[in-house]
Amino acid sequence: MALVPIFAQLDPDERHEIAQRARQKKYGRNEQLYGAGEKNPYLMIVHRGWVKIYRLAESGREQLIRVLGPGDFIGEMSFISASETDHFAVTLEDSQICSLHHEDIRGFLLRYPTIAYKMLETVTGRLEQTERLVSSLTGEDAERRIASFLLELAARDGKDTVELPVSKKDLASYLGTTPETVSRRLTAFEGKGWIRQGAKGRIEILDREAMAGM
Amino acid sequence: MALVPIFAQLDPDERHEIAQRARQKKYGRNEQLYGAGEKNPYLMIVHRGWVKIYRLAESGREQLIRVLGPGDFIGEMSFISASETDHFAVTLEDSQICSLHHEDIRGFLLRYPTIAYKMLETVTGRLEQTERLVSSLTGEDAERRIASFLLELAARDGKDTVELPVSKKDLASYLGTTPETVSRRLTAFEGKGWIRQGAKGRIEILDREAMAGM
DNA sequence: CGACTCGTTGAGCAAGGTCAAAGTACGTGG
DNA sequence: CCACGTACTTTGACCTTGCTCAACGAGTCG
Repeated sequence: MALVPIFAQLDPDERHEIAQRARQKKYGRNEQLYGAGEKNPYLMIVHRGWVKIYRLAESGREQLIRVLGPGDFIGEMSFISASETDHFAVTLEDSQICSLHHEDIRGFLLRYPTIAYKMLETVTGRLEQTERLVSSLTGEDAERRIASFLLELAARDGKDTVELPVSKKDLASYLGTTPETVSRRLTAFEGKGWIRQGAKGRIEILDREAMAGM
Repeated sequence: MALVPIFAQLDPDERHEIAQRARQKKYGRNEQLYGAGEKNPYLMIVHRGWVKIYRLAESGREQLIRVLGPGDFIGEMSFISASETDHFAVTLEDSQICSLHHEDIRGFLLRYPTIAYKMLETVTGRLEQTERLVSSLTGEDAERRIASFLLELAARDGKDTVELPVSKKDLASYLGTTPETVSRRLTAFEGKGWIRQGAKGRIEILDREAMAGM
């Protein structure tokens, strides 16, 4: 509980109060938390595991929106608009999720401003990231988007070997392209000696400079 | 002041306190509020007029991010990250802008939870809209994006004649396409009898059904 | 062990980006 | 108030990116 960023600055008593209204639940791999068309009147916080959020286009195409890790939350949309969601939340691994009903959260937000402040920080950061994605979708070609994604992932983890958080199929949808193109570009990068592909979505970046400056 | 949504629920005394720390300024048309590389430690609220927010790609391409009208605000990014902005804010018309320094805003946010709550609502809504834009950029072709944009604009204003808030050049960058394509598609729509184009970016929608169902 | 999903590679094609040029609206300064 | 210059818009022609369809191989779950 103390590890959840939005509650980090509360004192133990206050955290206890919130914990009492929270509902913990364990999920298996590939289990759906909620789907489009349902109402999800809960703020859901990931304690353990990974959850992917995606939308389904009419064409049936899966559009990956975001991947949640420990400490991340989802469901802040609906306690604003209170309408049905238009996306899906599915676990990627065995996960543990903590849910708070909107009624409760609203009260906590008004009572403990640090929570609202932290949530505002998080949502703002998410907005910034999404706006950067928009920029790259409109301004860069597929090759550069893929390269940028790898570099960003490597920079965030501070490592040269990155592990794709999702399948290449999902990654392709996130980057606004197709699995075929992702596969082709990565093979091309490998041919130029920029990266080396391992098993299980593991990619070692050999030449940052070249990739960044292409 | 009472018209600014994020301060709407405060009582007059509280609003007065905030107004005392605010700085009003008038801007002419096409005047820059701030640019990329600068720090903008202010929450800027539009009182009157219109402001466009855009990013400049290395190619020199202008990427329109958002248009602010009365009651909208910008600058919530930097009081989180406190780093330099990577975008530009320029007035489209004569405008009146109210600025609050981040130091002050932070205090107000923690003191008056309704402000934080309202801002969270706004930013969440903005995030939702941006995520929908991402979906349309990755899932729909240029023609449908343009049609959807017109329909959405018409739906929001509840009118059949919409007025483009920005130039077609800027609109093209927002929709992830080029001015040429926007021009061509609109001409095609006109040819099919779906719309009629007037002067000054005025467009009359003649056949919603056909456009929505294409 | 079999069925299914995911990943890779190939070939063809179309959407739309690019370049070019002409026309139009608009703001500015004389 | 008019004339000029600048930026935006439109139209045309061409060409590239990357999407689509298809087939095959590989890994994975039940």
